[in-house]
Amino acid sequence: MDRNRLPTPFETRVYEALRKIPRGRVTTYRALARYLECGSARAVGQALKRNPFAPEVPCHRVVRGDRSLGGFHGVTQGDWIRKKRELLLSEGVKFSSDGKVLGGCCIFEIG
DNA sequence: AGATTGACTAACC
DNA sequence: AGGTTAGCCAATC
Repeated sequence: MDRNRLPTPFETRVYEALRKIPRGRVTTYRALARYLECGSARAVGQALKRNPFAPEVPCHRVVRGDRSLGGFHGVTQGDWIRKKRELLLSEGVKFSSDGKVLGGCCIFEIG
């Protein structure tokens, strides 16, 4: 990924919010959008999809409203998603048999 | 500068 | 219950 491209102001805000998510907790694109007063979960997704700093910035702790994983490195299934699940598992996040995130949402919102 | 594009969602069929 | 539509908004083409 382009770690050299300068983050936009919006991206910077997204990353700052992400930094507040504790280990083992997750949040949703929607919750982040609300927190940033952005009003669009998609815009947040856009910022994350180009996140040059994964997983230094814990963008893997962001899942969809329906608790499915969403995406990682711009893809919605495949190796990266597998990696995302592993990262979350290693932080103690539990999954249901149909691949949805179980517990811990974070301060931003539960849904 | 205008159109297109998404790591999204809620609302409808 | 599962597919489609319509809004959303920043970044990119």
